[in-house]
Amino acid sequence: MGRPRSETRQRIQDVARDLFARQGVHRTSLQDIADKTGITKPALYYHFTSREDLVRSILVPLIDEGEQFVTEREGSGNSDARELLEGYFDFLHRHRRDLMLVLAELTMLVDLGLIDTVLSWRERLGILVFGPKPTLDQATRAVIAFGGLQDCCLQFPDAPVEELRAASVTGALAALDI
Amino acid sequence: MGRPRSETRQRIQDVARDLFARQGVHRTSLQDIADKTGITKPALYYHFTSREDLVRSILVPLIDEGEQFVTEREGSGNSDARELLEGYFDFLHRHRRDLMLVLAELTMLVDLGLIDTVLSWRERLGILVFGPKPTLDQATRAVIAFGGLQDCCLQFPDAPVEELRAASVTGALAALDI
DNA sequence: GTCTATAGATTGATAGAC
DNA sequence: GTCTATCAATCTATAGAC
Repeated sequence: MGRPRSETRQRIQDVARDLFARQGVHRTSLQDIADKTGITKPALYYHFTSREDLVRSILVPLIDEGEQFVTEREGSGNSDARELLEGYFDFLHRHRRDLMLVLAELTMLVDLGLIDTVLSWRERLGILVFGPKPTLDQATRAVIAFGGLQDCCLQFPDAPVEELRAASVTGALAALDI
Repeated sequence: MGRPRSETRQRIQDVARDLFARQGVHRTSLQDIADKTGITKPALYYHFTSREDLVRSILVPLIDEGEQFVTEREGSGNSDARELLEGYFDFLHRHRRDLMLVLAELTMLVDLGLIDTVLSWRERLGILVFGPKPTLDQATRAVIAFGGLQDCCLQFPDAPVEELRAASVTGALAALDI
């Protein structure tokens, strides 16, 4: 149809991002992406050499920007904590749609209700700590604390449990700030 | 072969858990599980009615125990924060293998190197804050803080960004405790 | 409880014309 | 750049014998 190359490519990416976020990457067939873009599968293969190539093209901005952020801060002598946290937050929030795409990838576990269940645990535990109507400030602290415990169990699976427990709980308690 | 029903069932679950954790749930075919268990696919279908049934049977202990933990605390008047955090940590750490299974489910993103990349960002950002050889105590605080920012972007995607930013950064800063 | 055999449906990917 | 047509592989699940 005479569209410039990049426009169809862009449209494919937009459709794919939407479908990936809604049903997970591996549940989304290239056929489905092609249909909703209004082209055929071989046309899609003209723009992307494989399924993984398409996924990568969508996530590369996030990866590149994150890498750049960290590398820049490593290069400058400055490592003010607040400035680091603010900058990292801005980066994450700018790419929050793609971060949610990561969550959506857990399709099988979504079907089991596991994701919603764990998210609701954090919310309910936050209510236990801050009462039935937590402010956004309190809700974020609860997410940081209880989510942080989970992250620590994932990031240090082989650390001595008593040591890890003490360190994680202390850190989470500081996040709650009560 | 005259084995009691529950033993084969258990062996299937063990094999499946291992394969799921190594290559993700959706990358693991029932054929593969059957082969490594030493039975055939139809035999597997005798014990589990579907793929999802098998996954659910593996994750149900985690879900049930978590639900029980939260519900019990909601029932008792006691909501001491430290006791809550310690109990929740114990629960998570007990099931850390299954939590890692959740991470492994992100197969496509693992292939892209996204998981390792993000985990390394947290580590490198922690080094920027605490220096090149952080203690476990400091490393956990960094994971809680930087991972917490990510969780907040995921859990409150539609909150007003400035408000969310201020709340998240403040909470993360408290977790760092510096 | 386990097997052989196979149905039935999808999917990623390619060949070749226009 | 896009299409038609199609291949080859893979997967879930079932039927029916033993």
